[in-house]
Amino acid sequence: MADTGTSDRPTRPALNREHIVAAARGLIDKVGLDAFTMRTLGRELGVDPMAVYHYFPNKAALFDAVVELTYMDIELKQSPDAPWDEAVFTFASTMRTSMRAHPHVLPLVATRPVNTAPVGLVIEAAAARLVSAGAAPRDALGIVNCIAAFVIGHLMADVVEPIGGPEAPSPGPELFERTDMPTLMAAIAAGWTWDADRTFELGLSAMIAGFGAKYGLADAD
Amino acid sequence: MADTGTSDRPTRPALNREHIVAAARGLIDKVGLDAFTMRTLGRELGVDPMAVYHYFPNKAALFDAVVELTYMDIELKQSPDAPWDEAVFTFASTMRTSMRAHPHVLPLVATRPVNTAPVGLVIEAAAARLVSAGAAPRDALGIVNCIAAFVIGHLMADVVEPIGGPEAPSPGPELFERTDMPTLMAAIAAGWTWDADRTFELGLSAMIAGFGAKYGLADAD
DNA sequence: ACCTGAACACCGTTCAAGT
DNA sequence: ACCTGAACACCGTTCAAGT
Repeated sequence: MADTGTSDRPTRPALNREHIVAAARGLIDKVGLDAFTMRTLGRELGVDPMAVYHYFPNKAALFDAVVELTYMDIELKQSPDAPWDEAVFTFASTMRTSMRAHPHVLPLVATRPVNTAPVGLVIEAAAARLVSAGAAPRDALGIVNCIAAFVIGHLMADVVEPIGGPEAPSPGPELFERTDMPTLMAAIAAGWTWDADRTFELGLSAMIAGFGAKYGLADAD
Repeated sequence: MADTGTSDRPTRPALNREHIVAAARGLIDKVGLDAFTMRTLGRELGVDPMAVYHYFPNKAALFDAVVELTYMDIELKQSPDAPWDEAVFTFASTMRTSMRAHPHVLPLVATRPVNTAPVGLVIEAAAARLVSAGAAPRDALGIVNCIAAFVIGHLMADVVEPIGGPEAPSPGPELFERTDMPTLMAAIAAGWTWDADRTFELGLSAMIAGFGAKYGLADAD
């Protein structure tokens, strides 16, 4: 029993930043952003709510850490033999998948610019691939920024839970049965229905193709 | 002095939805989303905070109205002789300008999908122009959706005030002086600096060009 | 150092009441 | 109908205190 200092199983694992951030995101996933509270987080951790303030100065800083964690989820492995446009397409899809796994976190991602290494590495990975296809670094950064904006903007329209509780009455087709919206009416009459995945892929490939043409991007053979 | 019923100048104008929504957005513009409160709104209106609940069931419904108001700001006039791609470009720029005038409202716009006539009319205007360039209604709606997603996503990265207060430490170039971010380093070394307007126009025109090529869009002569 | 608990200055919203 | 005001069940955060 020569236990040296670090006791083996405390009934609750000792608190630390990593553990708190993971619990915070899990709780946000479970109850939503509005019901997430320093107090409910404390309860979840089995600890006094104030204990968290020893690791984060305030709720905003904790939010930043949650956003950062979500950026770290993005898989940056590249298949190095894929052509540049396919590689960039995959990058954006991967980013979307990671973010989509935490819908309630999305408003934070869209809203809290984090200027930390994990985000930098995500941008770097995509930009580097564009440079290797012939883009100037500054152009590559602009392109990546636009693609990320599209990913996030599209996700917001797709999955986000409104800030400050719901309250949106259902879309209701009656709204669109108006003579001043002929295009909407025509599309609905033709059986049109919203397909987020498909729309995302269309917009993404349009943007990539447009950039490719504009900057004359191509892989060396 | 035969004043019939409607007295001419009440010391405070009678409350009504329009007036409340305008005051709410003005207050959000002035103090930000976090400091905006049913109580501060009451003070701004010179009225008991609870008076607003006679016109809106809750804060969320009021937020929806603010978002709707901001969509109504978008100028939908078209110059009918402009080519389709220029018209769509102008549409997106106009949308961006209207939204950018109310930075603190943006998280609400991005986050609260409103399915009301004003938003429908905005979508309709852009979609109709695409149909007249040869797009099928369903494709036109997909395109407009993607463009709107880009507009909002780009604005979020551009001007938004983080939800739940600031706390982001400054970007700091020291972050980017790392060997694992060569592209970022190279761009900074080459004097690269973030230009939101320019990046927006690049992304937008890339996307429009890509869609034009994909769907073979062109105006009839 | 790490965590607790009381306290402060707020919230959104309900409800009964006033006019 | 329109507006008031007290009250309820919460917040985030400060601060002094415990170990």
